[in-house]
This record gives sequence, structure tokens and C-alpha cells, in this order.
Amino acid sequence: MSAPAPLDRRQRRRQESIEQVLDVAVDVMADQGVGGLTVGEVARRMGIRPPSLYVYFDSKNALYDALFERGWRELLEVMREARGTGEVTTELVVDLQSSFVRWAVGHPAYAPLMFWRPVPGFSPSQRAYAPAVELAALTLQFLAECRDAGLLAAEVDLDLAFRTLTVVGSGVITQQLANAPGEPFETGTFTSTLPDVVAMWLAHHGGPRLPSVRSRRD
Amino acid sequence: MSAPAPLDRRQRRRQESIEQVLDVAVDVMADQGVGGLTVGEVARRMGIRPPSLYVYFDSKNALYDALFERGWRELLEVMREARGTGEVTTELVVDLQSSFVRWAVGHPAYAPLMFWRPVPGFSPSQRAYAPAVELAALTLQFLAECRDAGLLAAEVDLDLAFRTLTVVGSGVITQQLANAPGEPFETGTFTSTLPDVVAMWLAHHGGPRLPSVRSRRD
DNA sequence: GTCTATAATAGGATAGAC
DNA sequence: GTCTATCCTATTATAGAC
Repeated sequence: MSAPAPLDRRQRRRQESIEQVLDVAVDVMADQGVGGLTVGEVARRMGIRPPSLYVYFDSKNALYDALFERGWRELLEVMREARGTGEVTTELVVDLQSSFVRWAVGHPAYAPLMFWRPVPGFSPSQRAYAPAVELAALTLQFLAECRDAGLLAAEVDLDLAFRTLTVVGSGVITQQLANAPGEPFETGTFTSTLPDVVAMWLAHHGGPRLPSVRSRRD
Repeated sequence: MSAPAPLDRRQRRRQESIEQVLDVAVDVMADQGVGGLTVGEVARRMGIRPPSLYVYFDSKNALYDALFERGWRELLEVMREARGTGEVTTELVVDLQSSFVRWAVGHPAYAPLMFWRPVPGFSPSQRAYAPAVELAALTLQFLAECRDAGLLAAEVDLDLAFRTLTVVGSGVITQQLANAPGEPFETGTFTSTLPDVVAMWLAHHGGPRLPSVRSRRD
């Protein structure tokens, strides 16, 4: 529409401002809970007036939407790195699920917004959902690789395996955040069950005679 | 202190009024979400003014507290009935976990308050927690019976088994309520994985050579 | 882009009459 | 126990000056 160079600079500055707002909003959620986020508090911490925030976000729910998207995008990136490019192994499955849960319990400001539905009027837009959908697709693809590598049974129901995997993951996250929120990942009352729940998942969907974690007894 | 008879009647009437308020509050939460509960809306639906509610509840959080306690008390009762007095069997384990999850997804107004932490300033009182603690004790006792009956391994870590059981239960509930809230229990995307997750739990904590659900293959 | 000012509303909670 | 009246605070959001 007009000269591109200055527009780009403006847009970059604008994007930086938006990121600043999101940073502060995360701080507020960490202190007051996801439902305790208010435009006024964000503005107060930034040293500006509430109306100024409406330059960047049309509404409070648009702010939640951006936070939802940002959280999933960060988690997606973490999971990409954790996946790496190596061969699939049992240890990698445990590592990936651990990375997932570790990020979630380590980000109690994001996690409730991403995994629960704590905000009455808010539901994420398709755009905000995109990284979550992408992570789901990556995970499903990973599960297929697990099957091809013999880690999962040849006749495994990949969709079912995916759902049960998300069930145990969100179960650990939910129990830890709801019942023992202060505890670190390494020593959490519920995060410490991760080796067991992943082992039981692997044993259930795995090949018929693969040795399970507790198969060697007395 | 004074004449017992009229006081009892007054207290009974008061208790009835309190239950009425709770009924309406549950309706509001069902419509607006747990975080969408407001004193004004409850009063409006009851045809009274907000100040009148403060006769029964000192604060909004006291209302949440009563709702939290009521939810766990109802669930505790459901679980008692589901347990019955019969012998422990694999089928009973599945039935009990199904009852638990069925109640939760069937009461989306209560469940987020009970299993998540959606309300910023609120944390349940010891009194409100009591039925949840009692259900936990009952469950732990049930798991011991399962061990004694040979359903679980003799050397099973009961506390670990309890935590993994709650993990898979809250996982199913959370995934179902957060991602597919409208679906009924019987055909839910995530509730339908219950037979699998209970089977994997049983296989993991069960005796070494007990036949698992999918051990008979081709 | 940020401000002042203000709307318009709603929130929880209390005092005191009836 | 319920009401009216009110408080105080906070909310999201908009209009218009700078």
C-alpha cells in the first residue's frame, strides 16, 4: 500500500511491544492465576494506562488467545528439540513425555490455559490452536515411527495410542498442578510416576513379547 | 442454649435454603463455567437481592467452598454404592473407575472446581476437603483388598498404584472435559479409552503372570 | 501510540430499615 | 430473613486531545 521499509520497522516495533505485553501478562497469570489476569493489572505493571493496551489487543480474550497460541508454540518448539533426529527408542519415548510434562509443570501460568478451560467466555481461535494441532500431528507421526521400529505393536491402533498417551500426560500434569503445585518436576508427587505411566503405556501398546520395565521379577 | 424444638426447625429451614442456593449456584456454573459464578446471578435466578445471600454465605469463596464439599460428598456416595460389598474382581476395578469418570464428565459444573484450580483466590477448607480425603482412604483400602485377592502383585507399592490410578482417572476426565465437553460418557473420545487405561494400569501393578486384556493375541 | 477522561457496567460486600 | 440503598472497587472498552 505504501513505502515498505518504514512499515516493516513499524511492524517490528509493534510486534516487540506485543511481546512485551504478553511477557507481563504471563507474570500476572503466574501471580494471580489464569483467571486473575486483568487488563488494568497488566497496564499498571507496564506503567501505562489500560486504554493503551487496546492498541495491541482488541479485547481481553484476544490477549488470552495470543497467550494460548504462544504457550503451544513454545511447547511445540521444546518438543521438536527433544525429538531430535535420532532413532526412536524406548528411552526417547520416556524423554519426550518427560519433556512435555516438565514444560507444563514448569509453566504453571500457561498450562491451565492450555490444558484446562478456566476462562468462562474464552475459547481459542483456529489460529491459536494451530501449533497444538501441529504438535498432535508430529506426535502421531512419531507414534507411527515407533510402530515401524517395533516399539509399538504392528497392529497398534495409532489413534487410540495417541489418545491414551495424551490421557496419561494430561493426568500427570493435572494432578501435579492441582494437588501439589509447588513441587519441582524432578521430585513431584505425581511427576515422579511418569516412568511408571509411560512404562504401562508402552507395555499396553507395545509388541506382544517386548520386555516391560517390571517383567524381570524376584 | 435455648428451647431445642423451634431451633431445630429453624436450622432445618435454613439448611433447606442453603441447599436451594447451592442448587442454583450449580446451575449458574453449568451455564457460565465455574469462574462465571457470581453472587448477583444466583440472586437474580432465585428472585431475591444479592445481600440476602450473605445470610447464608459469608463470602463468595464460602459458596465455592460449600460447592466443593458438596461435589466430593456426592461423588463419595456414588463411589460407595458402586463399590458395594461384593468380592473384588477385575471387572469391579473397571466399574469403579468408570463410575468415577462417568460422574465427573456428567457433572461438568462440579468437576473443574473439584479436579482443577480454576478460581484465583479460592482454596478449599479442611472441612470441604474431608470427603475427598475420605474417598482417597477408601480407595487405598480397596487397593489393599485387590492386592490381598491377588489382583495386584503381592509386593505392589499401594501408594504408587493409587497415584497412577488417580493420574489416569483425572487424565481421562481432563481430556474429555477440556477437548470434547459435549460428548456423553459412553461415546466420548477420551472416556472410551477407559477400558484400555484401566487394563494398562492393572497389567502394570498386577501379578506377574495374570492374563491381561490383550494378552491373547492372534 | 499514549494519554486523559469517561462511559457503562458489574463485581463483592455492608448498614440499617422493615 | 429480606429488603433498599449504598460503597467501593474493578472491569472492559471507547472518544478525543496531544
